[in-house]
Amino acid sequence: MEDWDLHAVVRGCSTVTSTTSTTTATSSVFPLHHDPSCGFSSMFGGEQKPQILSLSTHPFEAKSSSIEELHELCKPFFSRSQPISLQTSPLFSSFSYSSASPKLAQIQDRQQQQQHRSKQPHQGGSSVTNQRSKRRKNQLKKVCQVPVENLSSDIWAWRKYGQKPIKGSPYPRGYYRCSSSKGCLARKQVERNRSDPTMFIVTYTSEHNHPAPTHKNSLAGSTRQKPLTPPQAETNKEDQSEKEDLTKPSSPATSGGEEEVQIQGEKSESREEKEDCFMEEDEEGDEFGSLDDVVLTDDFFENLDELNQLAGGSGDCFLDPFSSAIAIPNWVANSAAATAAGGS
DNA sequence: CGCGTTTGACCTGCGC
DNA sequence: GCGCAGGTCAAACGCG
Repeated sequence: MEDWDLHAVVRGCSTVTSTTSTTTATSSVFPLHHDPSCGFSSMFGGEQKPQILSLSTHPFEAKSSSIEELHELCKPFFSRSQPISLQTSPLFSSFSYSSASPKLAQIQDRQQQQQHRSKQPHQGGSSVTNQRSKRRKNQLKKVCQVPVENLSSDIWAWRKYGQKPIKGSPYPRGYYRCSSSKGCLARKQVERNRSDPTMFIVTYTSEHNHPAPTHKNSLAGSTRQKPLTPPQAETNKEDQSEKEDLTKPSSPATSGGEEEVQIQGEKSESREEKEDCFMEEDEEGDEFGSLDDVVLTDDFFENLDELNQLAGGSGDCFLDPFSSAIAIPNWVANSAAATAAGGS
């Protein structure tokens, strides 16, 4: 198994360049700074023009409030009914998600075709079969580029149910499902970005059907430190060394959330990710609201990178204020490490 | 005991 | 139709 460690994953998103090609062809990753979901419904709501995130250079000046701000920003993702008004940042205005290039358009076309082709009624129950039939193409996904510190922002409780080595990628992909509530179909996949090992690609699928926990669990048995026995992937020895620093185990979001009553039902429902997130595949608009298909290519990320530099000199300008405000909890590190480390 | 991770096997979508 | 690869299941096991 590979062993990547979250410690290594902490830098900004500005370095994001390539991507997720490993995910389904329709996957796309949007390095949005600070606002993850935010844009989803509004930015890609189809009819709307990309609205921009009002992310000032230091959107999270008040550290204590940064989380909440994110919270707010993410809200739209979970509660589609709530429109958000965002302001555009140079970063965003720089790209148009719909058909920036023939290439993209092409891909989009393809996606649409696939969607039409595979449109099918799978619904109703949450039976395993249905879930399965839902896989792949038709699955609504939201892909995010997340640096470690933001992985911690995921307040949901996730339980790992699998891990697979991904072809072409030195890093395995971890599969998590929401454990906060039985019956919750929310899932997420965590994979390290091949081109930018400092970033994790988190893919969310399905939506939580319950309010977010306000507190993370203190797991019962949770993560055990791996016995280091498996030959670590030759790919990340350095990571391994870093891994030793990660003491506490835990899951990506093991949380417990029930002690504290839901203070804000809807509100709490959104902090899931605070980093670059995007939805993809709109087939099941019902789940997340309708979005246009979005496809980004490596070119896009490269451009982003450039823009990033132009905009602020360094991509960190967006991230830093935030990252510095959040201490990376051990559980985050460990979870990621676990996922990453995994590796068959 | 409950809940988490690990991991191999199995299932299924998708491309050829 | 076949084979590959991704996604999920479930048994085994660890931890508090």
